[in-house]
Formats: sequence, structure tokens, C-alpha cells
Amino acid sequence: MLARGRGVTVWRQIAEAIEAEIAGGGLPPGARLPTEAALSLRFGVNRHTVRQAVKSLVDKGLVRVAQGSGTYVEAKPLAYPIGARTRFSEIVVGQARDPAGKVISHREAGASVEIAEALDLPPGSLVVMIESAHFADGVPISWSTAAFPLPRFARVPEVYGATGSITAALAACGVPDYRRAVTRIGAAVADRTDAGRLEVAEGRPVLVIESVNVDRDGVPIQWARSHFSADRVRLTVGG
Amino acid sequence: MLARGRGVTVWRQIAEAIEAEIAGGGLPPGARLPTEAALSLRFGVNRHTVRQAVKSLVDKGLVRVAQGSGTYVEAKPLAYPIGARTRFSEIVVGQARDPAGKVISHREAGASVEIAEALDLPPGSLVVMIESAHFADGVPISWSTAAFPLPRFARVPEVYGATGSITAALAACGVPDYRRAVTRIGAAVADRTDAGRLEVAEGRPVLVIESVNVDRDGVPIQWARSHFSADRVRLTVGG
DNA sequence: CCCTATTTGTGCGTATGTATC
DNA sequence: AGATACATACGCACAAATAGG
Repeated sequence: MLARGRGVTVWRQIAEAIEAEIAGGGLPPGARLPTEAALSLRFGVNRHTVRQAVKSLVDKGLVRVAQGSGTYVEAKPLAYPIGARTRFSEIVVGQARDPAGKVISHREAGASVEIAEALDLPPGSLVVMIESAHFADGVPISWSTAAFPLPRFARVPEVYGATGSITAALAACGVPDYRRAVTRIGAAVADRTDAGRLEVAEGRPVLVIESVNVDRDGVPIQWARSHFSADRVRLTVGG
Repeated sequence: MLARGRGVTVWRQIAEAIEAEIAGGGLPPGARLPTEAALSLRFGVNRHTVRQAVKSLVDKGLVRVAQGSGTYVEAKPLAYPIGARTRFSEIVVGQARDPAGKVISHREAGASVEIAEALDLPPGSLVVMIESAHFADGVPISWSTAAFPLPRFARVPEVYGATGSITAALAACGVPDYRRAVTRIGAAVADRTDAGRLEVAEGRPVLVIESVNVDRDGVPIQWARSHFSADRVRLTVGG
């Protein structure tokens, strides 16, 4: 079963064996792997060696370990198309998952330099800031901080809170259609906030997306910075 | 200068003071910060407090510390447009920087399932795999693993190695033009390989981009997985 | 609420092979 | 050849989280 002393390390062979089992469907998403003790018995190696194999699978985002409970196969990452008509719920529904949005908090504030510039407003203009979280099948996918100019979008928090849909909230403020004007993509390491809201460990990778939406006349209506769990999402561009 | 006991920690105030100085241009990209000793004197705090402030700036990607040398202001992140005609050198030149590419290694191999699928080849077909690194102004921006079908692209390693240009290498194999068909964007934390090739610390965020290029007839000619330092690059989509 | 068995997390020590200078 | 560093692999012990009775 294991080829020792042939240039491929033992932990790597074990990782590949498990990965093949996942790819082959023997371990479907959500399934629990055998315990570390069982695996070390099965492969005839020390538990530490199994743990290193498992760690490599965690780093690849294939499995997730829960102390005291076990190791579980991760769901396939959500393909998230980035484009002019990016809509969270449509994307999630398009992959036969159940979308949900939740408002964490909202408040009025003066626009920061960065936000004022993005929304083409005089610095310090009043905006309404909304923090929200987004889920697919109950699993956290992303959270975001968004800013909308006032007074035009005063009703956004109310409608967004009631419906969980940005599209509906904007429609209620007289914006029947909008499109993505700017998208900037970066990456970061999950801090405490990310970890809590995305239910990932601190230190896991997150994708950070800054975006500006504009209405049909090209007027900026929304600035947002979203944090996606990189373990659960792959962004796709064109195609 | 420092407001103690008002709900904002001292290290945070110091971090914001330094950040303001950077934003204001007092510390341009590449500049060296005062030594930690000098800063602790200036702010009247312990050196540990300064270190915590600096650490927070490192985590934000604003500065980089070089042991034994000093702390330096990071260059503004390179804006990297993702689109149908993504070309590394054009992007870098477009921002008045000096591009460079270097081949790390190359070899022939049978295509993995993933690569064969992306290139629309029978599994196990021969491809040439090239690992390369890419720089702007001498600073590492990305490194990638690329696969080209054989025998059509047998000359790619040779020409790429000589010119440092994928475009030139493909042209030498009879592909005057190509475009990006698929782009998938994820994120990860830098492992040892990333850290060495991108000159970042292990644990820093990296953007991972899988892409497929096709020729004018839509035939796949190149699969690649690129790792970008998220501290030095922002991807942009449309606009 | 407590207790216990299971399971993962962590630390220490040891030995060995391999790559590098 | 020697010295050094590093990754690999193993063994043992205990801590911490989970789940179930």
C-alpha cells in the first residue's frame, strides 16, 4: 500500500489516498473521515503522520477538522461569477443552494474620504452604512460593509432588513436596475471579526472585494467592501 | 499627542499616526521608518508598544520589516486588470514599472486529470510544465505553474527562457494571438514555497488564479495556476 | 448537572534521511 | 568529508472540546 523510501513521503501518499477517496465519491461532502487512530492503524503509521496528511488536506480546503468531533469533507466551493450583473441571490440560486442575507447593524455617518471618492460625493456627505452577512444553505459565505448616499437611500436599511435583498431595497428607492462599475479584488488573513462572522479559524484566507454599483445613468449608488471565505468560494471571471 | 485611557489603545494611536504620515506622503513607498528605538522615544512609550503598532501595519500590508535592516513602506499595490486580454508585461508597463519574467524550471510530464480536462486533452497526454516567477521593478509579484500541450509547444521553454515573455514564446509556436477563456480566483495563505518565491512571510495572504488561454480558434493552449502576493497586487475587473 | 468515553490538539523527546554549505 | 539545518516519522503523555447517557 505505502511505498517507503522511494522519494514520495508517507504523509503525502496518505493525503493522496484520502483525496482520491473524496474525488471518487467514497467520501461525499459532509461525510466524517475515520478517526486519526483508525487511519493510523489502517495505514500502519503513527498518528502524527496521519495528522500531517490531514493538515495538508485542510490547507487545500478539502476537509475541515473539529476538535472533539472529527474531520469532515468540505462542500465543493461555490462558483461566484464576477461581472457587470453580479447578484448574490441569483448566483446562489443558480447553483441550487438556498440563499439568505442578514443585517448585522446599520447607522448614519459622514462618508470617509475613500467612500466619498468612490460614490462621487463631497467628503463628509451623509451616507447610511450597513453591515450584513450572507449565507448559502445556512453556511456563511461572506459579510460586507456597504455605504449608500443619503437622503436618496434612507429606506434601504428597513427594506433590506425585511427582505434580505439589496435588489429589493434599491428598487424601493426608485432604482429598478443597477450594474457593477468597479471591482477590486484582494486577499487577507481572517482576523477575529472575519473568523466570527464567517465561522472559519483565524488565519484562514479571505477574499476582499471592493465594489461600486451604479444606476442606469451611471450615478454611483453603493460602495461595498465584502469579505468572502476563500475556503468556500471561487470567483470566476468570464466563462 | 497620545490620549491615554480613552478607549483607544496606545499602539493603535501610534499605528494611525504612522499611517497618516504614509498617506500624507511624508513617508513615500520604499522609505525607511525611524528605528523602533527612535519611535518609542518620540512617542514616549515602550519599544514593545511600538512593535505592536508596527505589527498592525504589517498585517494591513502597509509596511514590511526586514530583520537587521529596518522597516520599509510598501509600494502601492499594483492594479492588475483581469480580462480577456490579460498580459503581465503590458499591465506592468501600463503602470510605469519595469517587468521581468524568469523561468524557475521546466519538464515534460503526463497531464494530471485537472490539467487534461482544462486543456481538453485525453488524460495522461504529454505536456510541458513550466514554473516561472514574475517581477515589477525587481519586486516579486507572482509565480506560476503552467502547462502547454506537446508536441505543439515544445519550443515554449526555450523561447520563454530566452525572452521572459509568454507572448513571444507562443508566437514562436505559431500562435500570434490568444485570449483568456477561464479565470478562477481563490485565496490561500503563503506556504514555504510562496514565501520563498514571493519574498513574503509564511502566513501572508496570496491570491491564487487558475486560468486557461485559448488561441483564435478557441483551442486551449495554456493552463496556469498563478500565486500573487496579495500585499502587492489588487485584481480589478471591468472599469 | 455531572460524569465519561471519544476525538482532536499540543508538547516533549528520539531517530533517521536528505539537502546544503 | 564534515558540519549543519531541516523535514520526516515515531512514541508517549496530557490537555481540550465534543457528544451522549
